[in-house]
Amino acid sequence: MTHTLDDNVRTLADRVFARLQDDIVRGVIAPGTKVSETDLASRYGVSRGPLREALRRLESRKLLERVVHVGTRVTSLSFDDLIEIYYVREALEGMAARLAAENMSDEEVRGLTALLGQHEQQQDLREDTAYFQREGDLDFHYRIIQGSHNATLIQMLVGGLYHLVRMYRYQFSTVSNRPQKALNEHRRIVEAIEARDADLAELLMRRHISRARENIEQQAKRKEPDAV
Amino acid sequence: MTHTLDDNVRTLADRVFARLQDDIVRGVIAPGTKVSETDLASRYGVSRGPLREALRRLESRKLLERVVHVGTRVTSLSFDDLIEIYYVREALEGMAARLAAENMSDEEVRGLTALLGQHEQQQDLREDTAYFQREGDLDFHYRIIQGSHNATLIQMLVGGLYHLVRMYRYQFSTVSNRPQKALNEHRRIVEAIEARDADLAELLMRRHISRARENIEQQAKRKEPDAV
DNA sequence: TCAATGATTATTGTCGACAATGATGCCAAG
DNA sequence: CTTGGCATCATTGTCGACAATAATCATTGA
Repeated sequence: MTHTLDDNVRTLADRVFARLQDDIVRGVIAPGTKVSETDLASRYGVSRGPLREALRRLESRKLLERVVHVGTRVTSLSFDDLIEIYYVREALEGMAARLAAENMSDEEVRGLTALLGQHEQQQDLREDTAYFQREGDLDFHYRIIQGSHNATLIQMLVGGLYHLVRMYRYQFSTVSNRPQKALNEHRRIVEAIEARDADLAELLMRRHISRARENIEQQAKRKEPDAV
Repeated sequence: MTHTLDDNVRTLADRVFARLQDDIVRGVIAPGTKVSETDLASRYGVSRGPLREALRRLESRKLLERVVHVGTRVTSLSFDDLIEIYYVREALEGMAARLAAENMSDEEVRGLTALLGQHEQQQDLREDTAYFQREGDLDFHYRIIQGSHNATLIQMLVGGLYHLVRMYRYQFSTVSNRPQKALNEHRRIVEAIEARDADLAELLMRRHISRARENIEQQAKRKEPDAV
């Protein structure tokens, strides 16, 4: 799976945008780091002009925070931020599952079923494949989001929120501690989509994401039992 | 109600961004128009540098479309685009209503009730107050979105989608042809929020927006009865 | 007359330099 | 020793000029 930071992006600003986004999401540049324009410019071998345009685009994606005349720093997601994102994911991906059940082609449904089969097999082989499971989970969700055939929805999730989710996962090396349960939920979602049951697909997807959120909240409580 | 394109925004790029956004949303620059960087720069009395940054920000808000080395043009929303947006609104504002029912302060709820009262009075006085009704409807939805207390959700709706919705309304001088029904639906939503009934608030808001979408679809069919 | 090809031109992409602003550290006064 | 003000400095904001790309138009050949 090659990353999409190749040359299909034509302009310098586009390239440095893609590279910077990747470096931020993967944690190469740590969250909270204050980034200097001149430093980044020389680092990526580009002038400050294109670099600033890349910074603005990353800023509107909430990967960077800027204060005028002071500087730009990499976003550091708090737990509250992540919880907020999961509420939005619940709403948007619930709708995505509904639309996927209605709009996915039979071909796409077959592909989704096949992907799930792969995951279940992988799951049998190795119970704790952290990396695969992490990306595999995202693959599953990506597939359904694409299946909604709603470009606005796809843009908001894939182009917007998911970068933040991935950044958070890299930041804390987070991996689901309920892999088998999640996989079962995936299967039921796929079954609902196969049956073209839009209501059920949405319900199950919302429950799936809602449980993931509750799981995060639980972990947070466990780690900081007597926080204010 | 003074518009927020004043000097609380410090930098030139911010100012030209605000002014340009307003001009695009209000239709001062017609949708589909190809905009030249040099023209805009001289028009707003600014160099191309800050202007380009403003363009990039508007591009990521889907108000402009850019093709490298060719140019930038104002987004022209199709019916399909608008329908897509309404599905997303249904998901997000449904969640907003749910969270508002849970998180709004009593003070905020009172404010919402008062706003609804104003609208109903206005409605009694003049049945066809197009302008007020248009903005009044947005005020109502803004209030609930804010009441969710979810910054990510607020950003996506107010900072993102709503500009497109407003642009579309200006473009086609669209006004609801079911004002009384919409107002009744508003009242029921408020009642659900007052009762802190999150499930019902979400259900009613989704139904409200879903009906608005169906209304648009009906109008589209009526206008183009034998379109492909 | 039409089409293809080449030069022209307008527009966007990129760069380096200058201006403005906020932060840092020093010095002096209490 | 502490604190307030001032000067210096680094960083961001802005600008004008140059390079690169693609659309346009004219010219030439069939």
